Amino acid sequence: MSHEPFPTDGTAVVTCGLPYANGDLHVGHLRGYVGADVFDRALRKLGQRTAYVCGSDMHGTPIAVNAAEAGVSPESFALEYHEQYRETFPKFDVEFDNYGHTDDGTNTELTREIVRELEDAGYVYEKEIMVAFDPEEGQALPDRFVEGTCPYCGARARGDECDEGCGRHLEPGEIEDPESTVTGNPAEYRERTHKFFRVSELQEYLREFIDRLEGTENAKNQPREWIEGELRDWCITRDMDWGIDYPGEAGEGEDGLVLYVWVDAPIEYIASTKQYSERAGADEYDWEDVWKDDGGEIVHVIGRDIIQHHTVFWPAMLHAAGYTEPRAVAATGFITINGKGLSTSRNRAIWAREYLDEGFHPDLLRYYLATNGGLQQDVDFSWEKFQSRVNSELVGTLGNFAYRSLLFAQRNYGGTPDCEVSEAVAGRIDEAVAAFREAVNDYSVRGVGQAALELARYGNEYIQAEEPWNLVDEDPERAEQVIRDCVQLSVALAVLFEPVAPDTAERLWEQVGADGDVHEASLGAAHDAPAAEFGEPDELVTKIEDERVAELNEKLEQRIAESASDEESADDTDDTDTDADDDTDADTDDTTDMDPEPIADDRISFDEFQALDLRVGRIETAEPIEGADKLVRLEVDIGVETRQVVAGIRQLHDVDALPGKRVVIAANLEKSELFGVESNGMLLAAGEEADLLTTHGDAPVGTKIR
RNA sequence: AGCGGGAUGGGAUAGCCAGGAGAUUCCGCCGGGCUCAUAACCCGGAGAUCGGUGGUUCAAAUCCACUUCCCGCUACCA
Repeated sequence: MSHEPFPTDGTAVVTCGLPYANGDLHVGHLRGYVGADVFDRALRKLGQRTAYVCGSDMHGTPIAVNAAEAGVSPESFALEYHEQYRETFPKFDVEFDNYGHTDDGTNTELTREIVRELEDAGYVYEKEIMVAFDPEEGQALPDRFVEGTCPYCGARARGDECDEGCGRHLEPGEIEDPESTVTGNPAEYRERTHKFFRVSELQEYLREFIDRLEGTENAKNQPREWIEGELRDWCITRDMDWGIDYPGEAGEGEDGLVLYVWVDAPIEYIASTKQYSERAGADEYDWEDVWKDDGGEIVHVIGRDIIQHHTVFWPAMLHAAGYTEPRAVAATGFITINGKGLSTSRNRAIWAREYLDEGFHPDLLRYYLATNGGLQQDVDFSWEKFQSRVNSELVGTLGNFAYRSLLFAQRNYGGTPDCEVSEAVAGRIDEAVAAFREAVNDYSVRGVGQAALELARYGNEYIQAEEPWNLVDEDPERAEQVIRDCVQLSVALAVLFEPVAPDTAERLWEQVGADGDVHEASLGAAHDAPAAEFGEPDELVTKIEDERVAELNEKLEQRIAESASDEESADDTDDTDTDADDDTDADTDDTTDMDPEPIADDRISFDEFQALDLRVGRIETAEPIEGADKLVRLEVDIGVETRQVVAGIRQLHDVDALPGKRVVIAANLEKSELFGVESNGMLLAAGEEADLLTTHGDAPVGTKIR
């Protein structure tokens, strides 16, 4: 790997975060895949030898759980999405040189090999940890296979996270009353031997690595907390069937351990490169040049929610196993929809399939996603903004310039006028080329698109200032010159715009009758001579009418409303890496017709009930806890004393209206700490809406409830 | 709570690391002109105390401290 400006003599690979095979693709995903696709195409334009690879992420607990619920095997469940992704990406001209998946032979083999290399190098050790078990089935229950009661806030929670209550991460063994999500059986905790990767020993290496890493600011800085603080070793195995068996000397996976999905997922970057290399031939592209012997330029484009995995665990693995470290990690921001967080479970999303079904050209969305904001910035999508940028920039500026220039050229000269391009225009094209090159080296996908659009803007100014339509009579020679320049600008535009809008660029390239393939053309082709003769041009981009936008908005709003009303909250479609799931707006949540939870079968004794000390209280003060979405810090008067209690009700109640309310407090619950705030007791509330419990008479504050 | 990223006219964005003229550019808005074209371009205009407070300095969008809001991460969700 070098840190020379692109293009380098080395071989590059561009990757994007693997889509997790358990849900449909939406604009949030597309942003990353398009961004990386643009970057890779732009690298090719610079003359960099590169490949763009990716694959579906097939393993992990969520897929196993969702597959079990759907009554199919995890493999066929994940494969179905894998096929869908494989078909969808080309429709957006996201063209991978190879698209594999983490469960295929190449990745399975390579993953085991790398884990063995880690073992051989002494980076793996065994340790006993607590793991949930279903004693009836004799099955281990990792992560989301367990549900129970959050020990911190008492809410119903998944084994790994209190997802509906306080949002806190739970360590195995922490959750109370654990039960299996598969069978509903009560779960118990047992000691199990797991494998750990000694990330802590690579601290020195990672410190140096992070200082030379290129990419976005957040990717370079976020991992410093870990790398410059205390690095913990990483558990790389899970007790489950679905995944890559841990490599063992005798009979792999005999003890039922599979590798943690975050081990085999990034290795797919290598495996996919290898598959490409094997198909293309090592002369064309050799994966070992990239991944071995400190060889190539590795650029990872990811969502900013998975920075640590790509800047800590992943380079640690690569280094320990003797592979090349990444040159850059570029972390994209999220997509919001009409200013609000994209939410798949609430159907507040623009789906990939939906966009295509509406009949829009992929380049329009590509342009919007690639250039609406910096890569690192969050980008808002709305149909109005989409329309505005398409109409003014793609139609008005770029499309209009090409169309008026080529139409004029064709009508007056039957093609390209027979003269040389002026120095001024050739110089301006060079400027655009330089801006393009600089953008690539800044990992600025936006800049790549801007370079082209600014050149088109210049073209409009130029043709307008020169007025060739007047010159045709007044000064025919000058008119030829101007139109010759405009045709050349169109050629340059096709080249420069290809990464962002490959199909539009191809059509423009064909319209000027240029030779060869614009996708293969390098930046130098911006100066290539167009055909002496070409036909009448077509409009490159079509305007989006206002009625269309109104219609699309209506559809979107209706859909969100529908999904809010028939939300059963049970089947939260799980979100993958690029979602900014929004749980902050409690507006449309009029949940009705909910199936009540079944009454618990287990009876408790009167004594057990007596152990509960419930008290009437009155909220004295209430304030949101900073940094927590859901938590509110309350001071509650319970007669004998005033207690500080933390409750997960921020989105469900007007915090300012809480003081003065009479409530019921579980007073003898053990203390816990949430977001650094001690909670001494628990506020009782009913259901998803956290309907607060109170007394209907005027029992004094402090009264014990029996 | 800790850490990271962000906040710049109505929208988007540059400038910040290496402090200096009236704060960049694009879109939108208002008025006027022009017309080969999918109405682009030209001229003029309104609109930002650069999230806030305090400090350093001759000089702060830029450096320092504190603070507000949005987003992400916090290691066994991917």
